[in-house]
Amino acid sequence: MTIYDELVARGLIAQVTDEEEIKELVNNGKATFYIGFDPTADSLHVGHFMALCLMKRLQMAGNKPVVLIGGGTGYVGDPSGRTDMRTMMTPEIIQHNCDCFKKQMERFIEFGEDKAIMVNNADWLLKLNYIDVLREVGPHFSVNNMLRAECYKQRMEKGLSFLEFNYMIMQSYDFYHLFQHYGCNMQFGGDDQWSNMLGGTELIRRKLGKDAYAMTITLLLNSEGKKMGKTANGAVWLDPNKTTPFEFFQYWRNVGDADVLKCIRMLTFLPLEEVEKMDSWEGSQLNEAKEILAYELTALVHGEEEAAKAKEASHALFSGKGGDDSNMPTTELTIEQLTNGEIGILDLMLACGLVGSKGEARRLIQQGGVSVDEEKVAVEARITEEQLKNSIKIRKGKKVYHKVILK
RNA sequence: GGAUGGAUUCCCGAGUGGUCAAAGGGGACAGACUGUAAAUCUGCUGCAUAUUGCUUCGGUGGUUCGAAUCCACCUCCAUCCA
Repeated sequence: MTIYDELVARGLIAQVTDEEEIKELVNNGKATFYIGFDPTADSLHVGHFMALCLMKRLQMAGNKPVVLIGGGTGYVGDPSGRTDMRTMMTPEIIQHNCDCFKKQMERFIEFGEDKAIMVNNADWLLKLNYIDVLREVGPHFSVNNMLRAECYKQRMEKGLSFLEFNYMIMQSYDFYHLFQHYGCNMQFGGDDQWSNMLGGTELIRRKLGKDAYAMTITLLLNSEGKKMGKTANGAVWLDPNKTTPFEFFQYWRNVGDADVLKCIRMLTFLPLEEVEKMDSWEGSQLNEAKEILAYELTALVHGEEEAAKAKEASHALFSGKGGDDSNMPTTELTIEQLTNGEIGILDLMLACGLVGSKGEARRLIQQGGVSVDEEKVAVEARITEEQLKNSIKIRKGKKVYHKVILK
């Protein structure tokens, strides 16, 4: 099976500019392709991860990846698909985020001579001269066309600033630059990037009379059409300090039935034949598929060891009683936090960060959502010094466990 | 620059002097049911020293016994005109 066919089979490809050409390039390892990552946060998330995996797949097929860090475009902010303007980031934050991205990426992609390279568009974008750029690329963009672009649709209603409007031009300029300086003939990106990417191929064609190609990756949506990789508290991060391996594992462990196979296909490196077998799984067997998904992904992101730990912790909590609690999030209390050798359950939960306020804790308890060592507690419950010395396990709802111990 | 409309809690959105911590919906969270899924039903959703008190309706001042609501100025946004 060719790499292109595999990508199709995995459902990773959303749109392509010229399928035949792209097949030819990619299958024969003749593509030098780039994917841009704007430093909008200090950690990569699942969406980035998909892109990085795609890079890896293509790299394994002999193509050369270029990682573009958007140190320059970060100054502008991509309006694609957004309903509101991004907050402007300071140069310090942009730099910091770039550094964080770099570190994380090095875990997934091999960089070096004849391997992948990493570039930062700050290196060329920041020193551009406004008038020069206008004259150089300005004539090749039709405002009429840009305004029709799908990615601005929402913003045409809510308002779009000139700053953001320029994002497409910046990104197009990147492609043009990389094409000239790195022989980069292809660009990949999220499906929301389609218009921006076309801007680049168009610019290259008009300026240089050459062909460049673009391909978008299917956005990972769940069966309800919402973007996956998001929780109530924001994205599912790849940084273990922002989303612990256990949380990461649990996120995938808990995906809906309808989404498991899609996720396995798109995100893991499991051979397609194996995935096909799982396709017929139903009911509780599908539950196993979720664990496979969770394990595979955690292993890819955090390593086998962390994945095994997360899996164990998950088993301990959900299948048996008690069990191994060594990987559970833990809060260490000091004796000063107790009054007369004990502490109220409300204060305790607040101290552990399990709730945002005592009111919330009270509500939760009244609804029967909190237990200590598997015993439901009452609002007035107090935990004694003795209990804390041996460590106690607080359970909030069905899935949130927390260990507390006295230092 | 001019005219008009607007900014309300996590989001959408009602509220135009007291009965407002603020309708309704969504989301989130919890309970029941389950498979750590989905669907469904129920509860719940500012903070606290909790039959009460405090903070919150873009910002700052003002009027008033009392302001999300009235007035002034400011900031931001949309639409139309330039």
